[in-house]
Amino acid sequence: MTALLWFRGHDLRLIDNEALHAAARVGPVLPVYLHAPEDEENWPLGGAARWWLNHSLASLERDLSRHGAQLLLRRTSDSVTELLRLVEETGARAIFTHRRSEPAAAAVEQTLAGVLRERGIELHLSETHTLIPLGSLRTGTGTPYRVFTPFWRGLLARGEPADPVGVPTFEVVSPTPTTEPLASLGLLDGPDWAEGLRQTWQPGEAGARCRLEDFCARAREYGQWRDRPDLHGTSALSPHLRFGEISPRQAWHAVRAAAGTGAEPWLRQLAWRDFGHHLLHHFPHTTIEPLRPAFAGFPWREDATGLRDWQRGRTGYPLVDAGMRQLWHTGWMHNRVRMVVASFLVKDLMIEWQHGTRWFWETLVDADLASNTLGWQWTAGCGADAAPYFRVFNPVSQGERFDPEATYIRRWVCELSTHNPRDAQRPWQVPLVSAQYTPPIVDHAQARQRALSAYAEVRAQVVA
DNA sequence: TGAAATGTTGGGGCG
DNA sequence: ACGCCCCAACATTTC
Repeated sequence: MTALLWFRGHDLRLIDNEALHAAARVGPVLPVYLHAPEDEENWPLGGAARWWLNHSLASLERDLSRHGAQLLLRRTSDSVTELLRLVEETGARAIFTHRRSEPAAAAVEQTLAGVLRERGIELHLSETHTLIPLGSLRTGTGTPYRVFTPFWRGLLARGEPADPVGVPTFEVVSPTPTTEPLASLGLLDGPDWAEGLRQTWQPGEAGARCRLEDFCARAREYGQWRDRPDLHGTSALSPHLRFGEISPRQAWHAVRAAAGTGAEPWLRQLAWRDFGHHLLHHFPHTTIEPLRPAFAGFPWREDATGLRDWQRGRTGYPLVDAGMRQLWHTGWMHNRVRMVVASFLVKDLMIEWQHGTRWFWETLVDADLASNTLGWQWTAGCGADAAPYFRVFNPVSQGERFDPEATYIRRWVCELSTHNPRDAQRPWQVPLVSAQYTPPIVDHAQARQRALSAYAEVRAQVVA
């Protein structure tokens, strides 16, 4: 009895793949990936993610072929209809996949479960994309956690996650129904802009394993170096986790084994990822709207020029521009710098956080609806466990604290590459530089005051 | 997972 | 020697 193994782009691995295990127990396995941007509603994959997905699928094809299996690829506007068609073509009696937290994807699961039930076909949803199942962790009063630390404590109280599983032996369906070549999905259509991504990343399960091993050797020092964008201190696993080339519990156990109790700071970060999915599950509207209703009336500025300067890394603040250029070039940005650039957009420029969300969605290889939503609402102060609105990052002092030699700044802002660290941190103090490097587009001290008084307005509205 | 403004303290320069 | 002032260093408060 054929078992349809439905890959959904957050589960592109063979190791620790519970859906594959469940399918293999039932019968010959038919692995399928459907490219269905219309099913994602407001959030079809951005450009960087499409690049990653294309190469991750290519890697998955290769890995499957080693097991004698072919990945069936199709472009469709409607996953449910396409899956029903496949069920009829193959006589499959069950579909195996992994649950997703995104509202549109969860809706597809609901619809699919309904139409399959009518036909007596099973839908198996495995749940290893997060450490704990969605919706399974609640406060003492039964409400969803809105603050991270209690959530983290609750997660820890459940003990270590289950051990990962290996690749099962499985039979393969033959002959394979009609498939399309990977290129026909159109993920890489348009000009090739991805040279920087190719130089930085190796999408796929093997690349994920390399990153994990590399990180395990330095996991003990993570707590010490995690905030330093000039060093190789973080794991850089985010895109691999995003596409499910490694499961969070695989990463958890590997890092725990490598660093023991020294793993705690990184595991805590891994739990932030779970927190994001948990919040998206309970508050699906937050991808668009602030979690805290009071912020609906916040006096955001319309500023197309400022937005464009920010996107292109031309704000005149070296750390902000370095981050935005690293993002554009590599599809990734160090987390500390993400906070700084986000604070700059939302507070210094007072541009609506949703514009930042959209840009990150388009440009990040690790673009994830849950983490992206959580991060931007946190920065804007309108979300869960929000940074107090008055917490405004100073891009200069952040640069001096976390990039003390201006190595990171000089690497990404070529106009400053030949300057000494002091001048690279404060280029406006060096007369010669102004011709080469843009002057600050806002005065931070003034912008900070402007943001603080806007906050006072929102608070006044809440009271009124 | 801030930073600026404000308050406090103590050492040293200086009349 | 003494008291006054300045200000760096640190702590606390405020946004």
